[in-house]
Amino acid sequence: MLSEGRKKNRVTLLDVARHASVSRATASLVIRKSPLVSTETRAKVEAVMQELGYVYNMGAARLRADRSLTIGVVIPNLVNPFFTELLAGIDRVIDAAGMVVILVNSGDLVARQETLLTRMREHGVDGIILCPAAETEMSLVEKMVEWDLPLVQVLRRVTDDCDYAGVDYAFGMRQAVDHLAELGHRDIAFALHGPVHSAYQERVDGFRDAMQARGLDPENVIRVPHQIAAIAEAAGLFTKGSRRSSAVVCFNDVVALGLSAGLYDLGISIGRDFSLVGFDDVADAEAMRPRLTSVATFPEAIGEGAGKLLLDRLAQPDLAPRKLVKAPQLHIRQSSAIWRGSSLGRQQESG
Amino acid sequence: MLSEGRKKNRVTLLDVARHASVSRATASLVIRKSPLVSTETRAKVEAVMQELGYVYNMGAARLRADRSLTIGVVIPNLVNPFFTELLAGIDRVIDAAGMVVILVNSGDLVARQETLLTRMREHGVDGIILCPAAETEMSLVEKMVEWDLPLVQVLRRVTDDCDYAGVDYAFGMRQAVDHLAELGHRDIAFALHGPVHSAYQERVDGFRDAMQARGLDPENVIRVPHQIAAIAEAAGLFTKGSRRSSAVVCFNDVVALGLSAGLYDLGISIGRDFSLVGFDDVADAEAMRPRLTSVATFPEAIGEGAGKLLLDRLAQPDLAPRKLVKAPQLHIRQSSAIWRGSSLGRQQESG
DNA sequence: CAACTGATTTAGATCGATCTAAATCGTCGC
DNA sequence: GCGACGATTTAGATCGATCTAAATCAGTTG
Repeated sequence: MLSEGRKKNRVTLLDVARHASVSRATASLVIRKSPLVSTETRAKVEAVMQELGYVYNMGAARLRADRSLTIGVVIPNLVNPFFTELLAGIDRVIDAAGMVVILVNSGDLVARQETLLTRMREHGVDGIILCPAAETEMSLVEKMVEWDLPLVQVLRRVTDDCDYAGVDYAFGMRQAVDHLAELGHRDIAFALHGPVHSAYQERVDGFRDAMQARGLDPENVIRVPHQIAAIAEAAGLFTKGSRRSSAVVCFNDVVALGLSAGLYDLGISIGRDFSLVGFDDVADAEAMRPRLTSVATFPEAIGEGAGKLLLDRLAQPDLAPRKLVKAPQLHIRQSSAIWRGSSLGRQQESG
Repeated sequence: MLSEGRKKNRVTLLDVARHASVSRATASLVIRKSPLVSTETRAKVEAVMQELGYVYNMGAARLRADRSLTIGVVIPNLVNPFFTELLAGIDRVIDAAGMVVILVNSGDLVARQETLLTRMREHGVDGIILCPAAETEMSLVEKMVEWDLPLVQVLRRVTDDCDYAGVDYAFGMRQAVDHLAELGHRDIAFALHGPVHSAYQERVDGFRDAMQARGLDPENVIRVPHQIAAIAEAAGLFTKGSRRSSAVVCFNDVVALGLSAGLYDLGISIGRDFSLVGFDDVADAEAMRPRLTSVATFPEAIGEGAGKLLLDRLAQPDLAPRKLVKAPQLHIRQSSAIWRGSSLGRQQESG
């Protein structure tokens, strides 16, 4: 059997200690780079470790020391590029701290999320970075705090009693609306989709407040489907009927990409007949043609922030809960343009 | 201290056993759903576990039983949507088996990859799914086999002595070239980029063979930059100069997206003046306008395949190495069209 | 030279489960 | 009523590191 072979010839700290004629305890100190051991012993032990091909056994260490150098990351969706960039940021920070990431995907389902959190706990992760699934109860987070499991909320939050790294969505929305308003647009719609969670609500509220502040209709909010192909088909919602708009602010870049495709199919020229502003500014935004004006939310930086919050908390568990709210930044590109009369309207009326 | 509190009030199997008036061993059997325990004892122990809020300690179990229900996944790049979809597939299968994924990012650097593999080994993963960084030596994989660490190569391979889940790139290239040739194109270029690895080589060879089989020039292979914005700027390579092409097969959809943007900037109409075929068919391909013809490689299915290979090997370590090579499939959309004389050429000449 | 440093080193208990080998129990056949 | 047998249950060793508290050692000091 392989596993037997593996077990038999595994080199343990005891083997190392014996070969180096020191005690297990000393060998352990060497591994942990304790300053207590003398330079010669250290060298001797290290040489033996090299020679025997010793492999550190985290599992044993974890059991005794009650830390695993492991953190859990729970995100609702792997394939959205936004979350991927977030993950890359988290990974960078956690990796640099010598820890590893256990990644799970909740699919935005609370039941599943609960199972996964239990599993992480059983695996003994030192902490968790969680983007709570939509409709997550506050009690869940409170339960985890009760477990003494360090937790950082990212992008979405269900309680203030716990660290949070996210985005100032309201400010982002204001920038988007102000930009379009300054270009002369008055019929501005908000296209959104997806499950309802704090980030959703903050964007909607942000849009409404910004519109209101400009004296524009804050209720021009329209739901579009989830699948990108279906979003494209829904583009007509904004160009036909009584509620015709000349510009749309999108919930995120996925919506923007879908609408962009749909408007293309309708023969409408974005950046001329119609203005489009995305949200998040994922890499695709600059690759689109016409290039997409979008509110950058810097997911990778948010991920790094979340990672740092967690590391800080591991170092000092009694810190008061902190918030890291990043200011987004509007990137103006080709998809938004000066309002030039209702060319779109005329086109429609003549048809 | 929190950690002390945590340690103190942690309920262990021994606590459960005592409360249920059984031995630690019996309680352990209950957890593992052994058929050896009687129905009543099982019910009693489970009730107590519930009541005390017992949490299973994987760490302790792992130490004794020498398995961790954990697997390592090493991929070269998190932000490429292709790898994300792959990861989603792996995650689904591994998760369904009750195991979790430890994810790390090699950045396509061999040195970093080596560090990460060591780290995974220290963490005691039960197996590894590896997409080898470019220029990975065969000896690395052999070393891991020597460690008795079950390994599956995915998408790229450096040895045949080890499981592999990947794509029949040659077949994909043949479909792309045949498609364009049948539309009447003769000046077909291959646009590629990125580090050299088995998947790279197989695509290049596949393109050349397919061109040769059609009696077309197999050497029309052109390198483009890595960044998508830079790819766009390089689009002129295909439309100007002596080596003007009427169609391009792209190394992957990222290149296709970049070239699409660049051709747009040059005022060239894709699907009319010029044909473009992508590779991989990530979700973006169908969202592009004009819709991108692309060779689907089904990354999510490949991920699932890799996961299954690994699970099988964990179950039967002595299985002979297996290969799972998925046939790609051309999805014809708007970006490729019948060759209609050199309208592009004429346009250029008149300029 | 005994007592007292500070710097190293160490024996042995410990973390919380699993595994082995043996004990216990009820029942059945003779 | 005794040994046997299948079904349950269990005591105790074990995995491989870390932690505690104490031992050892080389210099100093009074």
